[in-house]
Amino acid sequence: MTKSAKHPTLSEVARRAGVGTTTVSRVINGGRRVDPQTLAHVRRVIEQLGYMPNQAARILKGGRTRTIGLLIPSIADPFFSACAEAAQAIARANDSLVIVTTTQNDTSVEIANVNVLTRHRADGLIIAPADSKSQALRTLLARLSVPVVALDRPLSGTSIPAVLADNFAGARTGTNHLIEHGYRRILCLTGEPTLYTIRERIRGYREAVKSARIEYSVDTSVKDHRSAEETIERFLCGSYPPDAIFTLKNSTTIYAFEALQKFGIEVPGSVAILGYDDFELAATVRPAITVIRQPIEEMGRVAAELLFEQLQEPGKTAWNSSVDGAKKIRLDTRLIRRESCGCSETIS
Amino acid sequence: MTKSAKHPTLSEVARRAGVGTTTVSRVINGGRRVDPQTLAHVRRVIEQLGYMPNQAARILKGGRTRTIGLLIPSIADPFFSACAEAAQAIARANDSLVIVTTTQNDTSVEIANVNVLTRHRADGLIIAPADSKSQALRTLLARLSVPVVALDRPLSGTSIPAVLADNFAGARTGTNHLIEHGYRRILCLTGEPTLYTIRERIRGYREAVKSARIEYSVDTSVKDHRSAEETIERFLCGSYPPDAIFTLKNSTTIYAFEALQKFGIEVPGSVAILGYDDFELAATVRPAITVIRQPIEEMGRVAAELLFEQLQEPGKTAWNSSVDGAKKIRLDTRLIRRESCGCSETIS
DNA sequence: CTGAAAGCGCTAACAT
DNA sequence: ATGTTAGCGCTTTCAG
Repeated sequence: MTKSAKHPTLSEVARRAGVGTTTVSRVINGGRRVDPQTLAHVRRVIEQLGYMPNQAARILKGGRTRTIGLLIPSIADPFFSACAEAAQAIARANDSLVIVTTTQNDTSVEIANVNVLTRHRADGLIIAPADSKSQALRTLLARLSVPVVALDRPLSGTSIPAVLADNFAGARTGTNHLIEHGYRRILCLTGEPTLYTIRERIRGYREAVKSARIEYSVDTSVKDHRSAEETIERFLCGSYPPDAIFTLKNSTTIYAFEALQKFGIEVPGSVAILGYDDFELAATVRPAITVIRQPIEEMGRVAAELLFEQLQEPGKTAWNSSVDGAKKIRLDTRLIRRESCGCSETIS
Repeated sequence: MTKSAKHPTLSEVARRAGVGTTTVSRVINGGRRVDPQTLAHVRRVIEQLGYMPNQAARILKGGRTRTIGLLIPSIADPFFSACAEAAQAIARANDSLVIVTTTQNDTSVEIANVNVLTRHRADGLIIAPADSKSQALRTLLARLSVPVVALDRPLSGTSIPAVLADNFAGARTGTNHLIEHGYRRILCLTGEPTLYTIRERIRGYREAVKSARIEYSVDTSVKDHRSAEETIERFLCGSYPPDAIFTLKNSTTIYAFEALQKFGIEVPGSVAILGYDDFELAATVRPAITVIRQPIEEMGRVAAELLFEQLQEPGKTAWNSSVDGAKKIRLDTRLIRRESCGCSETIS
């Protein structure tokens, strides 16, 4: 095993092959304008040496790095990992590598990651910002010389295009569905109320409830099983117990569902439940949970497409200097009727 | 907005600051051996110019790239995304970036990805090989000059260390649990029988069943809901219907559970079910599903730790030239008793 | 069709 | 404490 030395270089290949470096360079870049004889010979030497061009040296020459950065809260979150997978597929089609970094929804980690990716000279960035309004992040991004696309959450007050789900309309649709079923005391449950998406969903819920002129309450303190149980118990024992629960995010839906199950409350008989965001086993639990489904893969795909589009036509950075004049692509959500809202029994 | 030009370089900073390049280099590398005055000044210029060192140039100088590559089948698979998250945490602690690439369990994609990562001069690789025996992959990896760690699946016949779950013991434990409950006709269901992990689990199941001197059958054709339904129906209508089902992977567990639910078969009354690999809602569905849980995060963490260990002490590549003499870390699985095997009713 | 040579941005001797 | 300088491995004019 003599192979474990360092990496062979292009000039080593050239020397061994008895040709100039230019020729080798041409060979590894497609082999055009090279005599078939030489081509074959050089290729053989490359193979034999196990030569791999050093990406760093190429990058240094100033070209594209064929690398894009993806900044998401967590890679273990099904929503974002699905987005990431979709974005990766587009990147691969564009012959690019994706570097995924996770931010834990922490703006300072986010900024650190943007810096790392900038040092690596990523050609562009796709980011799901923890805080749509972070001044630090916005100014950092503004100074960047590469295109950026916001995913799932916009970057307000910037010219950065965003690919979003229509959280407002989705939540309104969900709430209205519950209202159409006849529920009048719809409790809205969630956690992480600082996130853009959650705020939009709350807005949608409020709008629907207001239009129907019914009472409402929102509780944004659900973080885990315990807080879900406590909150639900409190409301259920209150003077105006809910007849339905609208949960604004995946984990909350699950916590609430389990709490209801634990308390032995009939769903949807005593209390109905409808969740924002679909998840794998929503159709498998009993009762199956009705949800608002987001076009997750499409979001990742569209964001990546948008980025590569900008990479293609440089300078065409749609510069609407007006605040929030940036392009916003809002994708539609869909109501998936299952059993937890009463559909299989009443409406069908 | 004059900022959107190219990236400012170190020598530009030096010129603007009226100092030499060495000084700037020292500043961006910690600022030791630099006069506090100059330090502050240079820092100001850097800030003002929005200067970011070009990683490529540093790499070119030959040092570590502080980048490791992770090759997994899919980023959307909860098992691997959890591993990835854990590995990332370790990488961050070692001040390194992780580049995650997905292989779709396709050896040729895998090889392409190894090449990409080699061109990027990743300091090391963590790989969950699609095929533990792929000759092409093994020779490619053998020529590499960087440390490699196998994750979840070993690379047989190499000196590459592997971090695995004890699939054999886990499956045996699961099967034995079913046997202890009194089940005697335990059907083993799975898909992807070519994977190392699945083969090991089948081995574990066979061993348990053989020791108990009972009949058994394994069906490895479950790919989706439909095939699960067909297979289960076929066995159920057969002359020797199973009284329990042991599923060897997550998706199979879910497909089988849903099929049973759809057919209206009482679980565990008529047929018990036990799954290999835990999943988020296994405790939420009714009945809650008993599973063999793998130490997922630990696997990702240990694999990354092992890699950085090798990175620390170069050359110490535990070179047991004997075939399969490589270090193998086998982590224990755990039986999580829930209801689908009859535990809450019989054993508790 | 092929080669020589000039950098790309940075680091690390070696001076001063 | 700080500047000068020589490459790192590659691409790319510009000449043969």
